[in-house]
Amino acid sequence: MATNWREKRRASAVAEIKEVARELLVKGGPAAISLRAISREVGMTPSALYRYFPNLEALVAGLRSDLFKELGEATTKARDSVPDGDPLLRIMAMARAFRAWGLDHRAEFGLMLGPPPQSGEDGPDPDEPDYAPACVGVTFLAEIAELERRGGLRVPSVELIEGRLAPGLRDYLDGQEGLDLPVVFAFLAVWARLYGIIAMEIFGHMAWAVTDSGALFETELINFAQQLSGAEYSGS
Amino acid sequence: MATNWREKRRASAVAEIKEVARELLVKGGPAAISLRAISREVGMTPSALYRYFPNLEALVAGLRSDLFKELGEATTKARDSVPDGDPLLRIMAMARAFRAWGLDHRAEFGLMLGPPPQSGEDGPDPDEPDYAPACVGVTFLAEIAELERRGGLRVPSVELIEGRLAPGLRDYLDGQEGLDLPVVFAFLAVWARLYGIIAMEIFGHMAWAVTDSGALFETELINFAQQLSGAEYSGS
DNA sequence: CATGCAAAGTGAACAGCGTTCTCGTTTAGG
DNA sequence: CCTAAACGAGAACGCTGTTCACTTTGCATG
Repeated sequence: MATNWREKRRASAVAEIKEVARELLVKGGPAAISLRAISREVGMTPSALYRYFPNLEALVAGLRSDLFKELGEATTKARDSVPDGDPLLRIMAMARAFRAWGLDHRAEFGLMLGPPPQSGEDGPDPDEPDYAPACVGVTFLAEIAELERRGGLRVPSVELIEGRLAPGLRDYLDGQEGLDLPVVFAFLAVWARLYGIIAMEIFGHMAWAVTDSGALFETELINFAQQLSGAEYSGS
Repeated sequence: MATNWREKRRASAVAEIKEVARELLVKGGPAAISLRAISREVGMTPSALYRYFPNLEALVAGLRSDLFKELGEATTKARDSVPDGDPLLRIMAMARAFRAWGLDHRAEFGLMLGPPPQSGEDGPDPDEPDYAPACVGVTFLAEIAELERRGGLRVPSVELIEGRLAPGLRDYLDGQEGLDLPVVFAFLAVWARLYGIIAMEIFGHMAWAVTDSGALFETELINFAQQLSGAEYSGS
């Protein structure tokens, strides 16, 4: 009880540290996140930061987790802005929010969805329940499941994906309620496609071929909305 | 003439330096590429490396350029392994080679196609003729153009992309021979989609949802081959 | 109420980093 | 031959992450 104040103080210190780290990231790129620069900014000695994080990598990991949460909130907010009943429109709204957030936070996006620092090793354990990257993806997954529940999902050649793809899908997805194979496959396709066009634009790997990348995104968006549903879909 | 030997020596030194840098990258991740570690490995003092590169960033840029060339050779080799006459099969072979190279060289892939070090600024000038990332992409572009020339390209809703997307395409693509709007759009779609599924797998952002990512890739590959051509395509 | 314990913060130290400067040596060309 | 450029060594500066010993602060329990 009384120790509550101390815990609050600690929590606010942790929040301020990560906030400063984010500012440094935005201002100077990933290499600018330095323990000493953070300590200077928050008015502490470098060693004092070790009371809050075991090392710099853990600090960055904490920041990344926060960022995923922020991105997840942005997409779910976009989803809720569309009245329930049209999963396809919701998916498109979420996709637009995803891209918009990334464009507004390029450095953060690179930290979250770029290559891991050690390319050999994977990031955090995907099996823990609050695995951050999944939190954004499952929102799309849920909406695609809803789309299928309403009979609006066109499943691409089930006999083809059956058998080859089925064993590879993770167990907790197989055992989930309302998630059959076509839904998961459709989600993976949409998710990877979305990541591709957005990450490529944000990372600057598209600039050599296209200038108005917003128009390309919109075109691609309604393009795979058509593919997903099989319906003609020309609205914004 | 006589200075030829000196130039050769210099060129081999540059090559060895970049080779060592690559080994460090593979072994310890991008942060392991340090000027001092390279100097130790090649038996020079750190300052001596400045005779060959103005700074570390330029050294890495040179390495990245080499890597793009290597990737480009891998994809064109895969293309040439398929007998001329079937652009769709060639595209699929190139896509498989692209993914295979990336999986065999994860760290290099991250250096090449991850986020730029300074997220605000773009990388090298896209307008110079030997802009490396384009060298890989144009191979796909050329094959899609060939596919259209043979009448095998199904163009998705031209009236939709017309007008919105057309002004955004770069001038040198508009003025190119044999490249009309549908070809460029189809290329961009394929390119982004390919990048998405491959980068997502290599960066480890897919592991939480799928284990056998090879099966997913194959399924997606023939899936957008169908979409590209409109034909049924079930062969491997 | 007092004592003890844990958290919080300081400052010095170490090794490694990129970069710059000065200096000597080697080599190519007029 | 001799001058000038190329090459390399070595020291130095300021930056980095991390560790360690030490002091101060606040909380809870005997």
